[in-house]
Amino acid sequence: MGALQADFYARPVVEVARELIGCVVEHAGVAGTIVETEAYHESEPACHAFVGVTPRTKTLFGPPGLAYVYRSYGIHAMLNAVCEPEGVGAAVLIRALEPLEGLGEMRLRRGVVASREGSSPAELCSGPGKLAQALAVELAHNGCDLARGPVRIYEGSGSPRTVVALPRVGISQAQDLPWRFCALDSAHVSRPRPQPALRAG
DNA sequence: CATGGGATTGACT
DNA sequence: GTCAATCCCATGC
Repeated sequence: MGALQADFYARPVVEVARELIGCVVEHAGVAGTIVETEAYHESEPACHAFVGVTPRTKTLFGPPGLAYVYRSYGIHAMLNAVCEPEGVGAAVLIRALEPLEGLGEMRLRRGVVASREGSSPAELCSGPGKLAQALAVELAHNGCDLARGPVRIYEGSGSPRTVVALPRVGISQAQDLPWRFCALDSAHVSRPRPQPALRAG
């Protein structure tokens, strides 16, 4: 299993968002499998790149395969993977992970204690702010190469997942686009969760 | 230079 | 269900 290279990201952002489900993010001694993503593209107003190139959005227009990290609500860091050819502003927001390695370290960084509420693997990385904190991803990682690190993304090694497309979360514009992707069977995604599979009979 | 608005989360009614 | 925390940056004077 190897790190995903620039050609993987240099494609339509919605396609990359769907295919990142099942891949693995690793940083600072901890790792997790991606179970939820959202796509953002300069052509729609929910994307930071909609306003064009500014100091903030410069990374989004850069070469594919870079990390775009920004601060949300003054508190949380958000980890994105820059997509599409250089010059096109687009990225995939990593929204939830299934923890693989370094659970104890994740709990320390999240400030939750093992065997207490909020410390279960399903809650450690179930949201973009949470996973950035658990992985110790900071604004300083903005622009880092996801193939070379320190923050890296690897191709998935597990069995393929059933992926569902849903409207994106927490935005006030372009709410109709079904550009949020979740692993259907995962208990590790953020809210609102996909409808549980309906059972026939 | 002042202002306003978030790609969120956790605590509380 | 409601609400505040808190900081970066786009925008407008």
